[in-house]
Amino acid sequence: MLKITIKDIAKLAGVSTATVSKIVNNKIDDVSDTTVDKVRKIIKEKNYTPNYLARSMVTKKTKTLGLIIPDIRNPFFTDIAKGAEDRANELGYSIFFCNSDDDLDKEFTYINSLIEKQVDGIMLAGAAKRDKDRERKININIPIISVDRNAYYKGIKGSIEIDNYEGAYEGVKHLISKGYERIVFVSGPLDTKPSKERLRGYKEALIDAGRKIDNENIIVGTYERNFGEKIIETLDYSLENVGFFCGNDLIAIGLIKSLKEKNYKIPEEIGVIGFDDIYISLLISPSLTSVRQPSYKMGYESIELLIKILNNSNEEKNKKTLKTRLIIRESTNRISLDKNKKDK
Amino acid sequence: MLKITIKDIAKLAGVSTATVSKIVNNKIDDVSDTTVDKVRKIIKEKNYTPNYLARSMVTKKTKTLGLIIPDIRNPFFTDIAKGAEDRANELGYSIFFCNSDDDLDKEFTYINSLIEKQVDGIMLAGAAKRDKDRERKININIPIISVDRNAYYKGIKGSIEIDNYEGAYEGVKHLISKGYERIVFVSGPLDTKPSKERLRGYKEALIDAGRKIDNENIIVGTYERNFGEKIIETLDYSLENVGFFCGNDLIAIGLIKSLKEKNYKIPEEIGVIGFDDIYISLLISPSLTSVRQPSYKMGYESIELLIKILNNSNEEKNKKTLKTRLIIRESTNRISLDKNKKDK
DNA sequence: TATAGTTACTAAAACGTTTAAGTTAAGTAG
DNA sequence: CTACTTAACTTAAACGTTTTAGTAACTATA
Repeated sequence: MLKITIKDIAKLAGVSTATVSKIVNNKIDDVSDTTVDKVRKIIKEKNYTPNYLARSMVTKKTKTLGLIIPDIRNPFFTDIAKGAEDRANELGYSIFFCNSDDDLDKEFTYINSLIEKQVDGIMLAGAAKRDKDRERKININIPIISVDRNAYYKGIKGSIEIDNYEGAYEGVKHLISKGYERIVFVSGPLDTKPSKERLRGYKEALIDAGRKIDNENIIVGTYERNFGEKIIETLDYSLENVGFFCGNDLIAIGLIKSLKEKNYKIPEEIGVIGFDDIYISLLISPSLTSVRQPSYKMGYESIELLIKILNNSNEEKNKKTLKTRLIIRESTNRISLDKNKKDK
Repeated sequence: MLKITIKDIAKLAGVSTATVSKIVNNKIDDVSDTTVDKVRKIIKEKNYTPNYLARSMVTKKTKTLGLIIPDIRNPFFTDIAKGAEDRANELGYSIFFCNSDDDLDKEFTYINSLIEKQVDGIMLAGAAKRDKDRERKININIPIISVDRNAYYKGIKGSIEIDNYEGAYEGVKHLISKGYERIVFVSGPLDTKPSKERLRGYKEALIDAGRKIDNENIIVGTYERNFGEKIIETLDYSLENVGFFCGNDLIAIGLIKSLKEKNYKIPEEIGVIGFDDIYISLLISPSLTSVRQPSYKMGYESIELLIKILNNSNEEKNKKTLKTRLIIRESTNRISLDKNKKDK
């Protein structure tokens, strides 16, 4: 029971494969109505669907994209993936899904395998640690859109980012306005551009509030919950009235967990704020104040942009920066001591 | 700058494409060592990689699988997906990723599109609501493995499930042993086999403990957090000493949230237990007692099985049932009143 | 009536591989 | 020396499409 091909249809209809092909692809200016009807009927009867492989061989388009994210278990990336998938689906594309585990080697391997499978383009949220030289050497002749994270491949044709600087600035400003004394930045790896930008926002907000920047208050680790849980053990100053600005929600959630175990009161004694606003942040207690990223939208727009580039409607603007929004919840929402106001 | 093909390599090496092909695929019994070396060198130099489309056309294998899950935002399915991806990757397969949003129509569409793209097989966690007749009509001539959820397509060649009956039985037994009086089952849609099995486990556990089954204590809804949040509004009996057995963790988390808002004490007054043991269950407070499913393993083994079937090493046993494990945490862990023991 | 234009097709090449079958030259056995 | 075997290749078809260039039969125009 072999699959039915265009030849079978052609034979049954008594026409050439060229004619059938035209009808299948709706290029029927050239075909009489009677023929169209006849062939369509047979196609339906026989349940014929064209073989995409064969089609792709000649058209050089697979209508297939690659999506690489670092961590499918982080809801932030899951949301990006969902946005990407939805838009791809709407536009008739399929997605090869790859999870790099934040490992650059694995990312390389996936990129190569995607190229072999002839994807039309790649959407990449890169692994945290980069290697400019190696990346630049890889010969990529299909378009890549980078999302969230930075990368240096030659093929990169555009990017979707968020305004990490602004997001961090707002967050830190909020902590200060709530009267927290010492503002600690618990950062993810500084190899990533988002982390760097957030650090910049953190510093600016402090300076603008007339505070000093103290390296003791900048802690660098990974974007994982584990890291958050371990932090307080490493601090040798009093946590009284400290405001923690965390690199992402997972870190913040880990931190809160360990703070609660030590019986600190949040937000009364300690304030915690995260980044991403994954949906878990709403569920933990105290619920987490967080800088919301439009993650779904980031995925959606990335695919949008990628496909625009594929159809080389030469986009003038291949870089897009989306806005964050501070979502205030319990973890910082103490009856405001409003130190800030008093100071003024 | 066109992509380099096998012909280019053949010409450069002064051999036929057949020879190059053999070397690429390591079928070199037939080729002299010198030729192998020479060709390999040129391949490396020119950075040649074979075109999978062309290869697939003749071999009729794409080394590509489809993965359909209902909800990428549910960590349970995310874990399944991760397990699937890891195993597929290990075995040299790529995965087309599809999210059905628990919508059967969307599932149909995806299946068709996967078939058009010539995937070798499909791994399916089906949408909750099924339609036997429609499913049976779809002409699928590639193998499908169903995981977790049931489905009725003709192509289904195996399944990976968990012992939902046993899991529910253990959970309910635990609630009873903790002395909760009224045991309420908050179920997901009863269209799914897992739900049905859990209901069976719930009933059996009650009967074995000498309790009566009361339909008032069986509430059916969806597998979403929203549903969990709304439940207590619908109940007209006292919640004092009630043990809730929830269809999944998301429901349980929603339920706990609303209970806390009404100032019920968990686990002192009310016990709550979930199903799946997604990692969030550890993070909320009180942390959630849950029936753990080996979700990663389910994905991993599904792909394992699917690929075995593809290589038709005619597996005698195409159905596998994995075990659950009850993880006891705060949400049921009250100083045991041990009613049970007293009764005896 | 001859010419040009239009309509509705078809023939065949091309895409980049794999593979069954064939070929050639050298080596070996009798 | 002949016949057979083996090693190391090559030839060419096949996979299922799309697409360019061509053709035949009409129709309209001058």
